[in-house]
Amino acid sequence: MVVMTRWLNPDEQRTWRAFLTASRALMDTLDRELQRDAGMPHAYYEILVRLSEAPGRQLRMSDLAEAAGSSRSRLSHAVARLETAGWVRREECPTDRRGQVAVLTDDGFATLAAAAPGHVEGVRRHLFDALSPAQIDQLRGISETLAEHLTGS
Amino acid sequence: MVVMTRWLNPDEQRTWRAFLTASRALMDTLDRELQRDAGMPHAYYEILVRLSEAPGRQLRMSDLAEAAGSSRSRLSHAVARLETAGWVRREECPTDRRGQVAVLTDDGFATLAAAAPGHVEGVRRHLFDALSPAQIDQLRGISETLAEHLTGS
DNA sequence: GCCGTTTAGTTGAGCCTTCAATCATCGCGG
DNA sequence: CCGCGATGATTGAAGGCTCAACTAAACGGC
Repeated sequence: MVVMTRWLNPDEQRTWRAFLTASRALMDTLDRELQRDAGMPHAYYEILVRLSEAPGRQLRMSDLAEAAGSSRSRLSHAVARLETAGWVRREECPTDRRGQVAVLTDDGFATLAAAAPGHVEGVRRHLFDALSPAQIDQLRGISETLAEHLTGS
Repeated sequence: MVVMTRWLNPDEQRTWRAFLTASRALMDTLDRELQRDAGMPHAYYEILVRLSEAPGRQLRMSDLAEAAGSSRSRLSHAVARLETAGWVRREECPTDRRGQVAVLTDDGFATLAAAAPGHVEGVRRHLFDALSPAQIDQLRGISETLAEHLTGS
């Protein structure tokens, strides 16, 4: 069966390319800043954030992967690295012998607290400062729609 | 001098997290599809696209890096890989002895042509199909604003 | 024409991510 | 209570990205 490709029209094309350029530039910039100022990539920062917000500053590996939008494998490697940095500690899960719990150490929390202001400032400068209040609203709507669309299917 | 951190308010927080989730999920999905169907990551696909659109299907390395939103180093590595795949060829630049010109081969063009329909379909399914016409307009506005803000500074 | 600076591009080391394979444990149907 | 598919997590190899260092050629002033 032959399926005709639904090509992008010029408007969609323009939208897609602008989105690619913008999101890549934004992420690259924030990643570079975080690496420079806090010595960790954005993905690792997010792991620490999620842990810091969890009750007891700890989460099961799977839940942490889900929360941080990471694959299990990636999280395993990442936590291994964070552990050698002394920012996270692994513990056995009391209710499931297969499970592991990642715990944010005091050192990790302190590192996060030190990195947060600079990073937030970066997000503000590179993202929010450029957009009007209306655009920020729109971006939230679009992002939430998309997030549901993508993680739902 | 002490600078107060301009923390994100709850709305901004929500926007930022949704954006992170959505853009990461979108890119991960498209990257995985492209890797599976065409044997290359999205960054490489984009290099081929830019080359295919250039006059003579060729571009100076620097211009290609700029067009593809890539660092010079990344592009060097990428083109090296694309060259061993037989999709791109390097030539001396006639007007600047320091320069190199990346040329899309027929093989590369054919590979791109084979990959494009599937990829475009993915972009449509994962992005445009989820958004209303109004949202698509908004996304273009936001992305273009952002792209200028980020690449201008 | 010469020297210092800028620009073009490459390279290698180190780190991060992905993929597939693996291992252990859990929980359910019979 | 046993077997087996599903689940939780890790591992290693392969490949991509970043950073800093480096080479070579062009440019600009004098």
